[in-house]
Amino acid sequence: MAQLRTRFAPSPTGYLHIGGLRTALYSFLYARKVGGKFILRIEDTDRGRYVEGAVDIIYRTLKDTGIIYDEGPDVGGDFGPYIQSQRQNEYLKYALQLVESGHAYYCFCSEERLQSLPDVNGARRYDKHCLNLSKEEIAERIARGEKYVIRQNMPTEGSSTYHDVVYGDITVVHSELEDQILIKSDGMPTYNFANVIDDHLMGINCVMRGTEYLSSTPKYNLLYDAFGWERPMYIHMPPIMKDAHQKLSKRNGDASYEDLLAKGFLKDAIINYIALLGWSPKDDSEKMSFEELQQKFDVAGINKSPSIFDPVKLAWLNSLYIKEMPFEEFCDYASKWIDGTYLQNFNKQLVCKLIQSRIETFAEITEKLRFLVDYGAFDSALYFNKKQKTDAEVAKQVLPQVRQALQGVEAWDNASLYQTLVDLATGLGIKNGKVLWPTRVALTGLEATPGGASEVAEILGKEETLRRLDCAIAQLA
RNA sequence: GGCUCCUUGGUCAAGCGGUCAAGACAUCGCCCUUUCACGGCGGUAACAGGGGUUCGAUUCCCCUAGGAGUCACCA
Repeated sequence: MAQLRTRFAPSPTGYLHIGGLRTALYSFLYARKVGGKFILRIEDTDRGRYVEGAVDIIYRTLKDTGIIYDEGPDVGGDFGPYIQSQRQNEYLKYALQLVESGHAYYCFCSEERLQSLPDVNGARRYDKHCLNLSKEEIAERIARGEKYVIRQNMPTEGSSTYHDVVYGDITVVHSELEDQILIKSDGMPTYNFANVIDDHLMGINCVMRGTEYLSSTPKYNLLYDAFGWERPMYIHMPPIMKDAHQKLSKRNGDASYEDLLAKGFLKDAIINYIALLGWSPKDDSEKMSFEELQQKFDVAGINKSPSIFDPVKLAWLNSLYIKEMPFEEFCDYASKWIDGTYLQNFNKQLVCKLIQSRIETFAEITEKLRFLVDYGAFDSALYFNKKQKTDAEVAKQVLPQVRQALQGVEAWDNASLYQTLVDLATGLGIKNGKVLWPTRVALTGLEATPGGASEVAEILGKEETLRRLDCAIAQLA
């Protein structure tokens, strides 16, 4: 087979959703794997749905994620233009060629007539009413300025089969196929037509897309056949679901790639996770870098059934990526969630050190550290801890001593503070926990916090630490 | 409703005639531990149902049920 050429052909109608991103990812990975080319083409034949800026989001998202295309609107290539609306002159020519060969025909039917066709369970089938119009009548009606479309003339008998790499052989009987519109009355091609023409003209020999096209593919094949063109190889991919019944979609308010970033998920984790939705490598790896993905990806591992997007597992993967980030890089990235919030008044290094190993997404930073600014009366029952053998009574004894000991600490850092507290416990002849637990509770008013007593004290600072101890002691009196 | 496709634990997902049916997330328990988190160990949990084919079916075939997609001058 010639060099593989595959493409990602989104329509610019808004954010790039997760399903689309995965399609792009798989296409890119597959092209890389077999040394082929990956092409980006913008399908904007529907002027009504065009969204300003959507094309830029597509460019940006693909670049950001490293899904680089060899040819595309903004990078050029030998098969341009790569934006369908700029190729308008091509389509009609080909449609006319089909009319000439009898594979397509002019149709002047009004919307009213179409509406009057029998409705079978919500579906109307065009009745080939205009199939046999004479050349003269057609010419005359066009001259008269009547609106028309060009429809594909489907065979009424027989059936055809094609092979899909993931779903196997798919057979449909021709009588099930409707005479779909190729050229709309505004002169623009429908997606169904443009897609085939462009794929052929761009030398695309491998088509990867969602299963929503599985059942319309026979129509495209008939088009390829009518032109005498070679049919491409097909790889349809199962959908990514929000739950058992609904697809993940922007329309349902589900997270787009950009939303996930905003929620504190890392690019690498997102890509890694969606690669795993509908595909798995032979060796069962789960956490894979972009490079590993390129090495391991194989269309043979693509599943047939839909998979549900699980934000919990994404979060787990995300936490893995967060933990392995070099500290400096983590601080830098985390700044976006720290600057401008109450946390900006604290030592950023300490905040980051405290939180890096304890979050799954960046958005959790401000939630988990809220106690740094929220402190007030709390239930003294929190002093009770079975394992450390402490309770409010113990706290009452220990806290004043803690306060006194900490008051004397000069070097206010975790190591010194910890040592001071441990020494205190030793001096009192009690277990470390009996000092540490009450102290942490006194400083935070919480049952659980990121960091222990000394870390919390360090970040709080001496003044605030002593103040909180005073509050806690007073509260116990 | 017609057509096409799909169906392994709560979720992702191995398996491609013979397995005590992997692994991961989640969950539960234990250990580690200055609480939490991390980490370690262990547990609970699945072949939609019914017929065949076969010495033997999660794997092959049929039916039923459930689900998805599609049936646009949207892509």
